Amino acid sequence: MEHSKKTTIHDIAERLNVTASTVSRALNGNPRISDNTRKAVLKAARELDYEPNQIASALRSGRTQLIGMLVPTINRAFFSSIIRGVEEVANSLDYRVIVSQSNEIFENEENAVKAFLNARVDGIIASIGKNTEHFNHYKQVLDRGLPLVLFDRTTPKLQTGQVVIDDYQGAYMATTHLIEQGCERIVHFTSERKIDIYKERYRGYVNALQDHGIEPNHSLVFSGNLQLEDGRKHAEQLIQGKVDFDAIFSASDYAAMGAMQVLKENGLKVPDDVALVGFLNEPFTSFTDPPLTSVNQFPIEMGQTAANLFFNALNSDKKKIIPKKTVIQPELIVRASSLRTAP
Amino acid sequence: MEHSKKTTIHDIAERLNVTASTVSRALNGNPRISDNTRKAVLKAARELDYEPNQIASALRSGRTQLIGMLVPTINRAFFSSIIRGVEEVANSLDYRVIVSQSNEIFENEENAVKAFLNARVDGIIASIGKNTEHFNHYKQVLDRGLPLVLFDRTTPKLQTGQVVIDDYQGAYMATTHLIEQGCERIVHFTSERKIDIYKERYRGYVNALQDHGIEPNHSLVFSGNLQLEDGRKHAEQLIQGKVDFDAIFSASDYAAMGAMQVLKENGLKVPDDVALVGFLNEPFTSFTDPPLTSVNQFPIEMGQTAANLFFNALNSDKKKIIPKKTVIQPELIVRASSLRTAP
DNA sequence: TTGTACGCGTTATCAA
DNA sequence: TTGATAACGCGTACAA
Repeated sequence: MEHSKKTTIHDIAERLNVTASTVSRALNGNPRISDNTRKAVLKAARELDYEPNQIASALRSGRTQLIGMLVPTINRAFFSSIIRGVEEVANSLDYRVIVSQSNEIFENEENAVKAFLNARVDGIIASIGKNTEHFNHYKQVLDRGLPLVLFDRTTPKLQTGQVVIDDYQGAYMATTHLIEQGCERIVHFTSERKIDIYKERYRGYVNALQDHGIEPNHSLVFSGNLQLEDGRKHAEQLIQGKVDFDAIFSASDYAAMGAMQVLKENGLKVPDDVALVGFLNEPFTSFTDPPLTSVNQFPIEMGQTAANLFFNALNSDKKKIIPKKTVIQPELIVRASSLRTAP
Repeated sequence: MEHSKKTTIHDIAERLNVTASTVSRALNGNPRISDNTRKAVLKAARELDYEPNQIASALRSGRTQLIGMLVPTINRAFFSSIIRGVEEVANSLDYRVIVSQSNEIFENEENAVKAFLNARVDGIIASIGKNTEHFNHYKQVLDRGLPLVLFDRTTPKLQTGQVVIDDYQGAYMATTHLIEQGCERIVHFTSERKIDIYKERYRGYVNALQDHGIEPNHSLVFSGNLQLEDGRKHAEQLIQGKVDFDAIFSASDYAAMGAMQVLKENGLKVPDDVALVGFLNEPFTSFTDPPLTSVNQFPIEMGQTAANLFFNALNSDKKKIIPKKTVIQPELIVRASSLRTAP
């Protein structure tokens, strides 16, 4: 069977003895049209199985109904959840999402943005790569008057919409929680990279200590890549160095997990000997033994927020976009790894 | 600053005193053009900062360089990894991926496919929803001569490219492994749903038992939703019913995890009292205590394979697409939950 | 090797 | 309220 030629607005126009412009107006809800013709057009469209050609529409109108979305890694729970949030909002507004990943490589990031522009997306939602220091590709987006929303990994160098969580607050809550559990010598795992989010978590840790009358101790702060192996290494150093500590607040669940393994291997009880708190609320945190207390970043909500900022920008007068920064409040999810039995 | 009008092939043509068609040919690697003009065009294009308008190109050529990708849930490790695999291959061939999720709702699935068609994607890669029983929306895709590749959740009712893993083989390996560890009364957790993949895993379990001279015992098979809670329930039944068993092979890591929790709560040792094997190789499996043996489905490779099938179909003579089914061999990843110390 | 001419399907502008 | 016409930017017969 030959697949029949797709029907266009001209086919509908011909059948109704009107012109294509009339059909177009009827289909787009243009008010300057009579009720009768509108109904006739819609009926004919249904009967002829008409499907609008968005490409033609995009060429003419300049709007593709596409959002370019760039993440470092698609298959990480945090990012895929953000994509999910964006997709939900976008779909409900009849927009589609194109995803690309940078794998933290600057060149990929540049190329992805360029590809998005070639595809004539209506705007971009992105998290910038760890190694990104130049922002010309993003500036091009803004120069073209397209909405750009950054999430999680942002930069003050771009005047545009941003969505982040309050890392300071998350760390402050985590540290305070440990103090309230009776911990006094609290270790912190942080990152070597001078990224804002880790600096903020460190600041939250320090301030929580000070606010509770505990003097921060530099020898309790460990810097690394925050992966599982780093957590293991730090914990081994703590044990071998016979450091006196009763809790660990790690800026990443992975490093916390590594520490938990080493602690248990050395016969230390979590949480009674060492209480443990991570950050990210990765899905695995509820499956560890004991389950790991962590800081929830609400990634789906973060994606929804980013999408909302995006559409606000899209619908506002282009010359009056006020770069808006939305800060999401994190939540401490207390699990057994930090809950001490009352003394 | 006004953002300057985007340059088109006409701008390049004007500058070089040639026509737009010449420029188009030069840009597209058409051989019917002199070396000199080609170089001149490329040079001018660079100088004028020319960026091709893919929308115009798509309207004219009928190819959008877009793939529609439909998954049940974006933020699950298995699916996001598949998206990653598809994205990698697609990007390398200058294609982009539009993602949508069905959330296992049939209507969403239909709408997503329709939206993809309206966006004039060059084809679709999809995993069908659990509750999908009609396939007209997919048939439309095929009727239009567009490539369609199904992965993981497929159906014999559609004559098109498919990528699945060998569920039978995965289950067979898992069960055999448990037998080799000395287990003889092996419980199986399966799904109530009559989906092929669970039937295959059940078949692999049964055949492995029989091939090793163990008679399958119906009272050791538990059917549910394979979520964590189901695993807990099954394990509680096993213990309360004083069932004699020494291993569990679960068709899902989540149910295996639930069972592990209950076993430990009841003082049973994993793996020495009960050896445990899951299925999916979810990221959390390496973080449980003990780490959970599981069956790896190679999701990234699955995505790459799906993308390769897609591009093969795209580039082949449309009338001669041979519906090809690719079966990926899974891998048993042995971790401590099933490794018994030698007796 | 290059130019001419047209069309892809839609929307915007202007006129009626 | 509707029609006629052009244009969005590109690719491709066909002719030269």
